[in-house]
Amino acid sequence: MNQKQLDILGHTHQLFMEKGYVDTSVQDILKRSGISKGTFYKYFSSKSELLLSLLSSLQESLILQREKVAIEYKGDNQKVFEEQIIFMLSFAEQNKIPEMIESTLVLNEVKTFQYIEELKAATFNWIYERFQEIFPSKTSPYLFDGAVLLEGMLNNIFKMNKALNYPLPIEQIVRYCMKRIEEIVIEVAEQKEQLFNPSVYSAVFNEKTESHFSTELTRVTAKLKRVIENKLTNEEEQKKSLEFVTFISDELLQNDTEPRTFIIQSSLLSLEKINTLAQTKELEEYKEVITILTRHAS
Amino acid sequence: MNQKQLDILGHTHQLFMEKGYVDTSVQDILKRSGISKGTFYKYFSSKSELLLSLLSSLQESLILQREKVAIEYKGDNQKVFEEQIIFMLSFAEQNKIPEMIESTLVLNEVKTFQYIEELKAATFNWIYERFQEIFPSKTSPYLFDGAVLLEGMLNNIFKMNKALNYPLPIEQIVRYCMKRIEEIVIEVAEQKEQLFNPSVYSAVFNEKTESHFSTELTRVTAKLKRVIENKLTNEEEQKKSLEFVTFISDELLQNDTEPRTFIIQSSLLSLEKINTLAQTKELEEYKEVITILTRHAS
DNA sequence: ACATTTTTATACTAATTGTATAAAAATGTA
DNA sequence: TACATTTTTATACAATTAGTATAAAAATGT
Repeated sequence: MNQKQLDILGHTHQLFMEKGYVDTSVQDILKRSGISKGTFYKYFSSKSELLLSLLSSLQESLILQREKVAIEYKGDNQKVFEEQIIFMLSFAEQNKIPEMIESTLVLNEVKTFQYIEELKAATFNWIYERFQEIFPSKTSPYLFDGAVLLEGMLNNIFKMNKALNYPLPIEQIVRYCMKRIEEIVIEVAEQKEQLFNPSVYSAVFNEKTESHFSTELTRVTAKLKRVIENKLTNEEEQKKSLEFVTFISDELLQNDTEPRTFIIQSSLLSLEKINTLAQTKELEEYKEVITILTRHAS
Repeated sequence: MNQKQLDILGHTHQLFMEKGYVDTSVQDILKRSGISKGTFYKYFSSKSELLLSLLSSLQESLILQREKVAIEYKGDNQKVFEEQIIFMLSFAEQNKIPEMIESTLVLNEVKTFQYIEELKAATFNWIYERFQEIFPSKTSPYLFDGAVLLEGMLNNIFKMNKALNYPLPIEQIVRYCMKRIEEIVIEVAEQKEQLFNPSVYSAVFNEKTESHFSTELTRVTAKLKRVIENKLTNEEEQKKSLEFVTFISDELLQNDTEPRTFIIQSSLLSLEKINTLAQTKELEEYKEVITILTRHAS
């Protein structure tokens, strides 16, 4: 993400918040950003990629700030958690994240839906993990259910609060819900009443995490390929690079055998030796994703 | 709704369930229904009207069958309620109602959003009313909160259940949630912990109900007008009918003074005296909406 | 001063919704 | 049956919009 891209992203965020994704034409974005069509399509391959980039950057910022909250509000872990939830809800509302996410439905692309699912799963997973830190270990088998319930309660109370023109402050909602969840968790632990079996979940979730990085992989691969095709004038080098990139993708995405991580690593090194690619952000991003994927596989 | 319209609606429902609203072009609908463009636009003014008609007819069918459930499962009122909820959830899932509703986001029309909000509000309101029948009157001030929580819990558990490939049967989910809600309602009633003040809500909801029928009004008015313009060949009669219809709309939609219900009723009678209109479904539908609106106003 | 990259301006393609219209088919009626 | 009316079809067309292509202009680097 260079400055120009961030700039476009900023203007687009404005426009999307004002009129929504559907009613914002690419033309509008060009006008607002003061650029021409050519420039736009140089930095973003499509209007939908732009939306995903936007969501991605918002998510990044949300996670960063959420961890900051944990550092600043030192004290009772549950209190910290509440503060974090409050922050997340405020952030989502201010940046109209729910609306942005709804917009992605227009795209009707399976990959996009997966990515959104993964964003949501990440949030849920975070809550679930935090629950395990906060609540006594006795209740552990019921915390998955608890996390599902908390999310549901918060979502629906928020919708109602919005429909009623915000009579309740976020803080009150969060505290109310946490109390209810505490009571529920204690009760169901006593009654041994379990809804979801967390072990089933963890299988699915890990699969999800992988598929998250799979879509990440296709994203960064596409970007890198574009760089290769545009910047590498030497035909020999271009061919070579593309061969490496294609190999790595194939290796990681096939499901039959384990990916051969050493060959992948050496391919990465070879890619880094190509001067024109060496310091591009695209390659850096690419390396990150590959690293995570291979670490996961090993 | 004549047979032809119902036929188109059926084929469209199929297509929307298969590929979604966005990816179904009008061309697809024509092909599947075996009709031409002209015919389509004779019966539906636009693709989006079609979607709304579909949702509307699904909602109608849902309400009808939900009341049937209440008649069939005579017994403990709470048990009946659970059965009704189970039916509603199954029905919604089978007919992909959530997906249809999500589709309406594409349209980006304020009126459509309002209509969807009203559909949701109607469901919520029904739950709230049923709660007042089921739970002891002591708990009454906390049942609004309870209804919000139940909806939220069910929604989120359903999403998770879907994501995990349906490990839980609907019945179990509903029973689990109702138990939790019971416990919560008792607890918050004891602690006198209220979130939403139901009186604030009733104001907003009544407003909503009105606006619901306002949009209904514009819908049936448009339909009736089309009939008048197409079927009434006598120019004099046509002019007269349109005058009545326009008058009634104006009278009901203006906010300054109370609508003059007697004049409206007599206009309705005059409309009924026009032979060509007398037994049309459009006029019947129109009368229904007008009746509700004037009853409300008086 | 020259080469390279970025940016602009603009024309064009393709998809899609909705309108218009004349011809053909179906239906109703004397 | 013959004629009139309504419904339906087929097709051309307008308007909007995403995305491509390209040549000229501007900015940047060496």
